[in-house]
Amino acid sequence: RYINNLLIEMHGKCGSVDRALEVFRSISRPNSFSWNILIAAYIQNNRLQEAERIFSRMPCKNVVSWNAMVTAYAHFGHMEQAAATFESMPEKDTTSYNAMLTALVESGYIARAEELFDKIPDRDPVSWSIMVAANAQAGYMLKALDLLESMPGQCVFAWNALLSGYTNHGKIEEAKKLFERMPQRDSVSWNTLMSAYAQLGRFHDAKSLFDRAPQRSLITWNIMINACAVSHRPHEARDVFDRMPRRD
RNA sequence: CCUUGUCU
Repeated sequence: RYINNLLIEMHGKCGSVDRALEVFRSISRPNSFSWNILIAAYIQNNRLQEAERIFSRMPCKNVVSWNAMVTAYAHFGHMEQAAATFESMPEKDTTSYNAMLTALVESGYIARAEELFDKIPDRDPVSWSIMVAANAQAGYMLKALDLLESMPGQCVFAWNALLSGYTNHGKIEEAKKLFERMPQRDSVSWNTLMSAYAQLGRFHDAKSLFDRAPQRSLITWNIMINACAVSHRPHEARDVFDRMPRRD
């Protein structure tokens, strides 16, 4: 029953693995989703050892279970364990490769990530975005741009990754130019540039983007409030706060 | 109904 699976997930996200486990045990025949959600619950609550134990006891592991463990090892800083798990996978899909790419990038192994990227049988837009983001974060802007241009199709995530590469390296004017010539923009694009202005104390630039943004997420509002705080405008911060919709 | 990428 998938209602029970949702319950396991909910308890996991609320930080109560014990309740999640309780629900899991109450299911007469847990399917692979139930197992995977339970493992994810332990991982999200920083209980890697127990997640590992459940994984090893799982009767029919599927590719999602393996992918989750690769990602978990990476997030806990166990890169070599992630690599070993990845190597021993009975089958890999593109998400497996993408998870391993991210693991390598998180640990700073950009060259190894690049090697793996070249071996992916079916690269998807996520694979490309990971590589664009990796290079942009490392400050290899030309390489990132080159990847972006050789990527088939367009992907706003990849463009946003390049944009934040510029802002994170203090290249605000480059960022602005890129923003203006991006083939598509979403609220993350607007947020990225707005946040950069805010952090530089350029309140009016941030405000003008905020006013022109086609859609505002909760993050957009928070960035604007932060822009007010940084430039010592408590009253404007309060005004922005009061204008926030109840939920988005 | 579960796993991978960009903004806080």
